[in-house]
Amino acid sequence: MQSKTSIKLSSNMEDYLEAIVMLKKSKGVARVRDISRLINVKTPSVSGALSMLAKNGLVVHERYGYAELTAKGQKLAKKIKKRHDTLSKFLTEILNIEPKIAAEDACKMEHAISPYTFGKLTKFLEFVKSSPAKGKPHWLKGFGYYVKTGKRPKCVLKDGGAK
Amino acid sequence: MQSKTSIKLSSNMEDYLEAIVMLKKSKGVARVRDISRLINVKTPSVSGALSMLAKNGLVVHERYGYAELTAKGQKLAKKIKKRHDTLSKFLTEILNIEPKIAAEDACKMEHAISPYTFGKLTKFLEFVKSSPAKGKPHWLKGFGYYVKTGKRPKCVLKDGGAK
DNA sequence: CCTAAATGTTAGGTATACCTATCTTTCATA
DNA sequence: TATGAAAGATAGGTATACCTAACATTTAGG
Repeated sequence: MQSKTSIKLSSNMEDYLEAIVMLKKSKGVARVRDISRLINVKTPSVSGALSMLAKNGLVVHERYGYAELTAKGQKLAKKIKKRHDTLSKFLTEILNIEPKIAAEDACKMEHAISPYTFGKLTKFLEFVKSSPAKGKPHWLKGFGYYVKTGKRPKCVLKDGGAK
Repeated sequence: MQSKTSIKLSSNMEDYLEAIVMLKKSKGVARVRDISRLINVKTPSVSGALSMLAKNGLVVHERYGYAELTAKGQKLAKKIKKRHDTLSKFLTEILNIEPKIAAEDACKMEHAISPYTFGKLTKFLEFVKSSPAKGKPHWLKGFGYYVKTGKRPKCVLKDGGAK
C-alpha cells in the first residue's frame, strides 16, 4: 500500500523510531514506558505513535507487548541514526561542542538536513579524518586555539600559495 | 504581559517574521499576499500567523493593511536572520553546497540550532575567513579537491607536527 | 493465587498550523 | 464615481502531536 517508495516520516516519528533502536540496543526490548521516558512524552503519546508507525509498516506492536522494528523500519532507522551520528560527530569533533549539547542539537538538526547536505557533511568528516596528522589536522587545532584565545595561532608554515 | 523575556517562537512563526523582513527590504512593504507567496501557504494562514505575532507584540497589523515589525519584532528578526545567514554561509562556503540547496537547508536547520552551537559556528566561519591565505585557506581547497576526486590532495607541506 | 502497583490503552480535550469556501474591503479604471 | 477584480478576513474543517482522566492488563510480592 504505502510501502512503495521510501516513506517520509515526520521529525517526531523519526524520534520514536530512534528511541526504539536505542532501547533495543541498551535494554534488549523497547517498552512503551521506556520510550516515553526517553523522549519525554506521556505513555498515551507513545501508544499513538506506535500505531502510526505500525500503520506505515515500520513497527510491529502487539497490545501490551514490546515494540519491534520491521525490516523496513530497521532500514529507515539505520538511515536516521547515520544522519544523527554524522551531525553529532561534526558538532563534537569539528566545532568542539560538548557531547551533551551536541547530542541535543544533533537531535533537532538531524530532521532538517537534506540528503545532499548530509552527503557533503559526511565527505567533510571523511576528509578531516583522513588527514595524515595524528589526531586532528593542524588547521583544526588552530581553530581550537582561536576559540580559546580569540587569536589565530602563530603561523609556523604560512598558509598562502598552492592552487 | 508576555513580553518579559525573549519570546520562544515556533519555527513557523520565525519563518513569517523572516518573510516580513525580506519583503520590507525588497518591496518596501509586507503584504499578506506576498508573504503567502513567499512561504507557500494560503492567505488565511498568513492572516492567522499575523494575529499570532501581533498578540506576541512582534508585529503590528491593521485590518487590510501592511504588516509592520515592532521594535521587539525587529530585534528578534535580526537574530533569526543572523542564524540563517551563518548557516547558509557555512553550507556554501565550507561545504561547497550550491546556493539554492544551501538556502533551503538553512531555512530548515536554522530553527534547530542552539545559541551555543550557533556561537561556535560563527567562530568557525570567522576563523576560516581570517585565514592569511587569499580566498579559501589551503586545507579548504584541499576539501574541494577531495570532493571532486575522492583523493586527498598531494601534500605540498606535510601536515603533521605542530603542537 | 491473588491483589496492588506498574504498565499500557482508550477517550476526549488542547494547541498549532495548515486548508477550502465564503464574505468583506480596497483600489484601479472605465 | 461606480464596479469588478484583487486582496484580505472569517468560518469551519483536517491532521499532527501533545495532554489528562479513566479504564484494562500484566506482573511481582506476600
